[in-house]
Amino acid sequence: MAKVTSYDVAKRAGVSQSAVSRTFSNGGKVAADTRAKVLAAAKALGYQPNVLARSLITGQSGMVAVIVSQTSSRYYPEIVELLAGALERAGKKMLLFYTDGRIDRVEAVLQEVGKYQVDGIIATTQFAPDKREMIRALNRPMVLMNRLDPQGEFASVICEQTLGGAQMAAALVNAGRHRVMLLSGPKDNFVARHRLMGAMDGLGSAHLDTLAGDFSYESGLNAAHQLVSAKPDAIMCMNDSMAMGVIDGLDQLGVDVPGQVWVTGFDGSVAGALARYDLTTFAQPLPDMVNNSVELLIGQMDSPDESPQSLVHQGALRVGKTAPL
Amino acid sequence: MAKVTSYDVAKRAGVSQSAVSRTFSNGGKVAADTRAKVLAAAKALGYQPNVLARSLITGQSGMVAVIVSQTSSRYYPEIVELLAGALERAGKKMLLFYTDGRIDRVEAVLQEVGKYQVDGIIATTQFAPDKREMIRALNRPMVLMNRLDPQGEFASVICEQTLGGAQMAAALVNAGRHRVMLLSGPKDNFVARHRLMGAMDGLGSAHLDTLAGDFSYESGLNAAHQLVSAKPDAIMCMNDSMAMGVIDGLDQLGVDVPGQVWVTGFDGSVAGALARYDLTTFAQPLPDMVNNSVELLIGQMDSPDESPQSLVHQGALRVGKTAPL
DNA sequence: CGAACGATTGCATTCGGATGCACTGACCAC
DNA sequence: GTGGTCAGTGCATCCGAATGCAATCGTTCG
Repeated sequence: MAKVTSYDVAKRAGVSQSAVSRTFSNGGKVAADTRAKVLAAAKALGYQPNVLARSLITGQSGMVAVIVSQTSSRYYPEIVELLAGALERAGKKMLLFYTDGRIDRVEAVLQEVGKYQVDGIIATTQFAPDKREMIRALNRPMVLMNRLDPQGEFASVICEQTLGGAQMAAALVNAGRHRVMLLSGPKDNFVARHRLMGAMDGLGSAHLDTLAGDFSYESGLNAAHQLVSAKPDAIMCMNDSMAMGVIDGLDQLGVDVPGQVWVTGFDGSVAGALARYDLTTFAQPLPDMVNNSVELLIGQMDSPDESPQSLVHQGALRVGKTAPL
Repeated sequence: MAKVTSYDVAKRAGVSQSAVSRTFSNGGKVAADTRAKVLAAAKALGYQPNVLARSLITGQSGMVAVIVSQTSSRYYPEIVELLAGALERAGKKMLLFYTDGRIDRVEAVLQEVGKYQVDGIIATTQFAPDKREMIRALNRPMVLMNRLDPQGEFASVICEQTLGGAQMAAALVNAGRHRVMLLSGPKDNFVARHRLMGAMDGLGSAHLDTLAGDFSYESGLNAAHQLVSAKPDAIMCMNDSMAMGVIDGLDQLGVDVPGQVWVTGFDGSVAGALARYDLTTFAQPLPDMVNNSVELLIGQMDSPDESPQSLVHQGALRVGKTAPL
C-alpha cells in the first residue's frame, strides 16, 4: 500500500527500471510485448509515475503558477475558471496563488513560485518595478494578463483599455450626457489607470469629478451617496463590480437608474450581465484573452529564445439597461 | 542565471552542501556564523531551495490538491477563494483541479493528483463508489467538503442539509405558504439530494411538485415559466444560483417576487446577497467550514492513524426580501 | 594535563525516474 | 559466412536536497 516505484514495477514485470521509465515517458523505445508486461504490472500495483522525481531530470514539472491579485472584484473568479480550463486542455496543472491585492505579498508569492519549478507563470498582478530583477531570476516563461510590461520584457495579453474608456465616454456624450462622474479603480492598477485616462479624454468638459474606488462592490456601494450629490446624469465606473455597488447604493437612496442617472461598468463580467443588473459595460473578450495567454505561454516554453509577444484585444460596448445608449 | 543549487551556494559560502541544506530546513543544527555565510551566499546567488527535490526525501511537497466539481453554481468560486486563504495560512500551496461536473472526469483528475505527491486532498466532488479503491490507493489524507462519505472512511465537513431544507420548508408553511414548487439540483449531488429530502419532509401537503434543475443560474431562468404555471405561492430552489435565475425568469414573465410568489435559495452565497436579489436563503457558515476542512486535513497529516472525523455545521435561515418570512 | 563531551561539520547515501552509453541479438546485403 | 544496421535492453549515473553517521574541534571536568 505504500509507495509504488518504477523499481517495484520493473521487478514484477521482470524487466529493468529503465524499461519502465521508457514505457511511461514519451520518446521511449520499448518493444510492444515489454510495454505490455510493464503496463500490466503497473496496473496491478497501481503505479503512477512520480512527476516530481521526473521533474528533477527533465526540468519540467507540468505545473503553471497562476498569480491572481484577488481584489474583491468578482471578475477574477471568472478569469481563474477560464484559465483552469485552458491550462487543463494544454495538459498543465494549475498552482494557484492569491496576493490579496497587497503589493507587499507579491514578493512572498514570487519566492514560493520560485521553489516549485513551475513550467511557466500567468499573472494578473501588478509588480513593483523593483521586483523585475526577482522575476528575471525566476527565469521562467511568464505571461501577464490584463497588465502590460512597460519595458516589453514580459509577454502580455491585454484588452485595449484606454480606447475602451474613450469609446464608452464618447457614447455617453453622444447620447446627451454632459455631467458625468467617474469612479476610479486602485491607483496602482494598470487597467484602472488606462480606463480612467481614456474616460477623461473622451468626456472632456462633460467630466464633473472623479472619486476613488478600489474595484470592490462595497466601494461602489459606499460611493453612491457622494457620487450622486454632484447631480450627475451619468456615472462611469471603472469596473463592473463597482457599478453593481453603485446601482445598489443608488437604489437605497431612492435614485432611479437609468431614469435619473445612468451607470456604466467595465469588464463585461458574467455577474454584471445578471438580469437584475444588466449593466451597460465595455466587455472584454475574456475567453479569447485567456486562451491566448495560455497559448503564448506554451509558445514561450517551446521556443524560449523568441522575444515575448504582446497581444492586444479589442473589447466592445455592451448596452444593457443601466445606460440605454 | 541558470539554476542555482545548494552546491553552488555551498561553494560560494565555503561550506558543504549539507550545511546549506541544514540552513534551509527546519531542524538543522548550524552554527550562527555558518548560517550567516550561507544566507549571504544564497541571497547573492538568488538561491531558492527546490521543493520538488526536497519532496523526494521528505515525502512532503507542501501542496494540497483541491478538487472542485465546478457546476455552474456561483458558489464554488467563493469556496475556492476561501480555501486559498486558509491553505496559505497553513503554509500549503493549492493545486487546483476542476472536474467540470462530469463524473467521468473524476478518474482522470484522481490520476493526475496521484502523480503529484500532494500532502493532502480537499474535494467538493462526488465520487462514484467504484472510485473508492482508487482513492484509497492514493493513500493521502483527504477531506470532503459538503460531501459525506457514507462509509465514514474519509473525513468530511458538511453543513446540516436535510435539517436546513426542513427548516426552510417549515418557515414557509408557517408563513402561510401552501402551494410550494421545488427546483431540485443534480440528481447525483449530495447536498442537492439532502436539501430536497428535508424540503419535502417539511412541506408535507404544501408540496405541489418538483422540477429538475442543475444548480446553474440558467437552469433557474429556464425553469421559471414551468414553475409558475402551477400557480405556486412559493418556489424553493435548492441553491442560490438557481433562485437568482428563477427570479430573473419571473421578472421576464411579469411575475412579482415576493408579491405574487416567494422564492428562496440555499447556500448563503455572496452573490445571492447582492441587494438587487437579496435572497431569502439557508446560509451555510462557509468560512468556518473551509477553515475546519483545512484544520482536519492538517490534523490527518500530523497523525495519520487517527480515524477520520466528520464535522457537521449548522446553517441558519437568512431572510431577505424574496420571501419575507 | 589528559579524557570525556557536546556542538558542528562533511561524507556518502538516498529519494524516484530519465537517459547516455555499451551491449545483445536479429536480420540483411554481399 | 562476414560485416553492418538497428531495434531493444540494462547499467550506471545524474537531477537537488535531506540525513545518518563518523570525524573534527574547542571545551570542560577530574
